[in-house]
Order: sequence, then structure tokens, then C-alpha cells
Amino acid sequence: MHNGVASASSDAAAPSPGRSRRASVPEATIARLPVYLRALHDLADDGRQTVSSEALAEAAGVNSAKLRKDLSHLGSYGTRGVGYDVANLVEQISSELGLSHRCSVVLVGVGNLGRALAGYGGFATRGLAIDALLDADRARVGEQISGLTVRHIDDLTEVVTSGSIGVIATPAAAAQEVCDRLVAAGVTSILNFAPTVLVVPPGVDLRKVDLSIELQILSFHEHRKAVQLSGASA
Amino acid sequence: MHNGVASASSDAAAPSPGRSRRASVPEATIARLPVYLRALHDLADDGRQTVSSEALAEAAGVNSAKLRKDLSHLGSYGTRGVGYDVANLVEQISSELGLSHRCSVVLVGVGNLGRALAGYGGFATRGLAIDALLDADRARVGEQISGLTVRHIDDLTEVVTSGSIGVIATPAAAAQEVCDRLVAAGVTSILNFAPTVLVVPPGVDLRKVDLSIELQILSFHEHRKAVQLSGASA
DNA sequence: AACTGTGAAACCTTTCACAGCT
DNA sequence: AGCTGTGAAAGGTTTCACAGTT
Repeated sequence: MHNGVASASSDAAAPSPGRSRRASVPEATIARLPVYLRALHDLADDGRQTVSSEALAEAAGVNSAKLRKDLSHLGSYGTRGVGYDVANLVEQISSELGLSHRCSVVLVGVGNLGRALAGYGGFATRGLAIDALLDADRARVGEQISGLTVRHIDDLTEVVTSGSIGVIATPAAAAQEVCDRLVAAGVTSILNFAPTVLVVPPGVDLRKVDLSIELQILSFHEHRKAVQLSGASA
Repeated sequence: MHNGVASASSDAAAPSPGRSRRASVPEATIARLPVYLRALHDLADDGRQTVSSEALAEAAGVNSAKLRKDLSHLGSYGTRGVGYDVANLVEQISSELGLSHRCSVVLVGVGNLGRALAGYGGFATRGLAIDALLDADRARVGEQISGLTVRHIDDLTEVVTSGSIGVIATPAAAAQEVCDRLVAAGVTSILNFAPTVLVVPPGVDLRKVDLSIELQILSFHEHRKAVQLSGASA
């Protein structure tokens, strides 16, 4: 799975004795909440008022025990014998994910991938959308993409607000520098699409999406299947 | 996690008593091998002959104990007191991932994202590259993208070969049908970029990359940080 | 009866720490 | 000395199965 959250960032607070409610939802659960949310939105669009763990689990592609355990971490508001109230659950999950008050998303790197991300419908649907596009290439500055005007990366500090999320879609060679500049500008959550390992200071969350790694993992499974087939006849 | 090859192929072989033919490499390890491989290629390009677990781990962004444990699953060939032979390890990992004999990659959906993927340098670097582009829109058929000619999706069976990997970069609404067609054509490994849950028969490996989910996970962490800051004063 | 919420078991992953090789 | 390989401990995740609620 994704390890997501960058390394040594358990600095938040020392194991203080007077720690308050530490509901602390597990990472694995967090990673599934967006999937549940999407399924719930679909159900709501279909006019469903309530849904059972069984039905929601199927729509989300997980099993129902896992779904119930996940929701129980949120303090869950299902009704035994009935199921979950769709609208209520949407509210709960959105709130948990912090989608209620949208934070801005700043994308750096307007090459092929950056353009694709800027135009990606999935973002806009609920809660999150890209608010600013930046690039180091002055030839691209001023260009209009998906309703946004590309600005120069030197304007970074002007477009970053408290709680911004940074998205890096630059070539690998530029990624670490862009990352450093994002961090310097106050960004503490970064999504990296460049195929390189980034280093961030403690307290900064870093996730990565690496397209070629995904393909290589599939290559492994494909390879293993082939080996099994040919070797099984022994 | 990912559903992988349904229960069907867990541990086909009985625990062989004698020669320790290595027992299946854990999923978590597989997911990191491509990262190690990239770091190793970088080291090789720099002329390094050997590397310690400490140094390689740092380049890959993991800790050294994890790296050593991961490599030990491959039957690892390090030398105590010295480290790992870079070229040898590249060979080992490539072979484990099945990159030695490239399998073809077929991409369906040549919208913004599909174009970005087709031009994505990361793929080509080592072992894997996209071999065919397909789209349902006849207006796009014939177009040249990154040296490939877009073909109509009805040609699917002509471009799929045994061991092909399918990549879905269509809108969500079309994804399941495309997936079904890929499966029907014999594809057993699929990477899905469409923001929707796909259903595949047992024996087919499915991985997904969902851009908006990644952002929502970061939104959660950002949100939590904000809450901690404002609420910590109690 | 239908369905949720949850302890407990099973399983997987990471980290530790050190034996053992070069 | 330096470094790998690995049991064992610690921690996290999934699944089971059923008590408890409507």
C-alpha cells in the first residue's frame, strides 16, 4: 500500500499524559473514505435514502465487515436493522476528510501530465479543485488551461494560502527544487507525480503517484502468472 | 488492498522441504522493488559498482532494515562487510519483476490523461513502454501521439498479445465496458485511471490510480493539522 | 428479522537487535 | 571493523463471528 505520510513526522506532540480524545482513524481507513464517499454520492444521485453496509461495501468494492469497521472509527451513525443514512454519512465523511472548507490546490508543472490533471474532472466533482497553475517556463506563462491562467513559479508565495496542497507534475530533475520551494512557501501537504524520491522535512505530508511503478507491479503479477502456467505442468 | 489474483493462486506449491525455493515475495515488497530498481539505475549511471543497504535505502527513501528484509525475499546476493553488487541487483530485481521480456502495454482512452500517459517518459526508461493506443472516438483514430497511431477500440483483439497489460484512461462511464472488453480479449492485468470501481473476474489483477482520492487523503491530513493547531491549546 | 458495532483471532508489515560472514 | 541476513517483537490491518439494537 501507499505509505503516504512522509517519514519522521510523529513529532506533533510528545506522548503527553493529558492527551485528549485520540480517536485517530487508521491510515488504511482514511485511504478508503474517498471511495465510500464517491459511492455514497452515486447512491444519493439515485435517490437512495439509506444503505446497508452490504450494499455500500459492494459499491465500493470492499467487504462489508471492513466497511463497518472503517465507519465505526468515525463514531459511525448507522441504525441497526436499517443501515446508514446516505446524506448523513456523506456529511460525516466529508467532514472527516476536511472537504467542508475546501483548501486550495496549487499545481506546478504544466506539461502533458499537468494539463491532464488541470482538466481532470474527478477533482472538481466534490470538494477539491485546482486553483492555480505554475510553471518555470516563461513561454507557458499566460496560457489559459481549463479556465486558469498559467503563472510563473516565482509567484508561488502569492498563490499559496494557509492550508494549500501542492501538486508536483514537473520532470523528475526539477521536482526536488519545486518541492523545497513549496515547503518554503508554507505548503505542508504535497502530491508528487514526478518519478523520483523526494525528501521533505518532518511535519510535511508527502504522497506520490508513480505511473511506471504501477505498471511494473502489474508486470510482476503478469510474469508470475506466466511462470505458474508454464511451470505447473511438471 | 488490491484484490489481486483472487484466492485461486495463493500458494499453489506445497512447502518444499529441501532446497529453499523462495516462498512468494510479499506484496509490500513487490511494491517497493521498482523504487529500488530506479535508485540502482541511478547509481549505475554514476558508475557505482557496489552499494550498502544503508546507502541504497536512503536513495529509495526507506530504512535499511526494511530494504534488507525486502531483498532477502529475493534470495538476495549481498556480501557481508561489503554490500550489494549494483549490476547484479539490477538483474535480480528486473528478473523478479518480469521486466526481462517486456510485455506489451495497451492504453485505451486518448483524452488528456491518455495523452499524458502516452508521452510519459517514466514508462520508457526501463522495460515498459506503451505499445498501442485505442479510443472509441473515430475522430481521434489515425492521430499520431508520441510516435503511435491511435486505433479504434474495435481493433482491440488485434493489438492484444498474450501477457499484455491494459491501461484504462477513459471517462468513468466507459471504464467498465472497456474493462470487460480487455478481459474478453485475454488481458489479465489492468491499470485503471478512471475514477470508478471496476469489477473483474477472478484471475485478473486490477490496480487503480485515483488522482482525486490522493488529493482527498492529503486534504484529511491538512485538515487534521489545522484542527490540532487550533485545538491544541486546551 | 435485519442489520450494525466490536472484541478476538488471523494475518501481514515494519522495526529491532544481533548472530554470523568477509 | 563493516555489513548482510534473519529470528523475534511490535504494530497495523483484515476477517470472523456474534452480541446487541431497532
